[in-house]
Amino acid sequence: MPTPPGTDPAPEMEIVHLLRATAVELGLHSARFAHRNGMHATDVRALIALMDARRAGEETTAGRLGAVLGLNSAGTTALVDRLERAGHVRRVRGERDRRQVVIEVEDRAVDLGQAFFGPLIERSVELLRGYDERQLAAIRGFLGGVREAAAGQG
Amino acid sequence: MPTPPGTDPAPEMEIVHLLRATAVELGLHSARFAHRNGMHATDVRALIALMDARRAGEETTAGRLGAVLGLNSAGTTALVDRLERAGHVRRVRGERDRRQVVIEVEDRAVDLGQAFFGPLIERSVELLRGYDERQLAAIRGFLGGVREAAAGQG
DNA sequence: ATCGAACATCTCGATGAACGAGATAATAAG
DNA sequence: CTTATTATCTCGTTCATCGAGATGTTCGAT
Repeated sequence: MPTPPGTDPAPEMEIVHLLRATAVELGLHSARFAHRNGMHATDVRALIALMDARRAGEETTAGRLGAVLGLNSAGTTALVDRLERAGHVRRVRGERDRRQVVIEVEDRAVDLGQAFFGPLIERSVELLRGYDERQLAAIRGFLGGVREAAAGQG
Repeated sequence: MPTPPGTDPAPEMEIVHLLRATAVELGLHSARFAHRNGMHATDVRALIALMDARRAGEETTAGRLGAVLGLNSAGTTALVDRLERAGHVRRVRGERDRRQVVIEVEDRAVDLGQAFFGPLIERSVELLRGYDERQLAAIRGFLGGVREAAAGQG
């Protein structure tokens, strides 16, 4: 995201770059977690998606996981193989539809994620506690707006 | 980044998840740009790094680029090969030190990035213009704090 | 001057994530 | 019961990245 050429840099650009830098840094943080546990970026994304779904009380099948991550069936199988081999998830045949393979996260993986991402989350919450409601609304509004713009375009 | 188990979800968690979602969405936005132009995530990161450096008035050598992206020399060579083959950059032997290969971005690549990321940047600036100085300070403080925390830990 | 160590980049072969095509198995529709 | 559809897996290939080492360049010490 470079500065538009022929434009005097608006003071708001500083924050735009800061957001980008923060996004990159969060990505690197995940990458460190992945590397440290012998995983790849996709594996971490998969675990996060699985935990999100679990928190929402939803089962995740192999196919659904692959769709969320943008993998085809072959890639999804390989991914689940890796995660299962590493002991982070287990395959369970679907009860209702026995063609399905439901992916369940092992507690061990949840703890691992907690240990690594917990401090960052706590620090974030701590930062947010320092702002009043008007300021929190601005943060929410800006992040939500950018997310929407990024999702909508292209 | 799941909610800590055994903890009543703090209201701040909503914003933490929003930030994560935004970071993911920005990553996907880059991925769409990459895919649409027959590139990979690393290629886009490389172009962004190159343009950032150029805006800062710095030359980028092959080795420096690889170091920024966390690639070894073989990977860096392959990366620059891809970018050069696609016409996004050109190799120029270093003047001062002829062992070096300075990577220069082609104008074509800059325009391409402008066209794709420009609208998102403009929308972000537009959003920011809607906030007062206290609110902007909160956004800056939160993003900067999270970035620092993500960079520092691990 | 010249030799050798340090450096920047490239080449080669190997590893592994992800893909396309197609096989297998379970369910649903006619 | 047969056929179509869906869910997952297998096989062979592609391509980014890696480790090791080759090649060319600079610089300090002699």
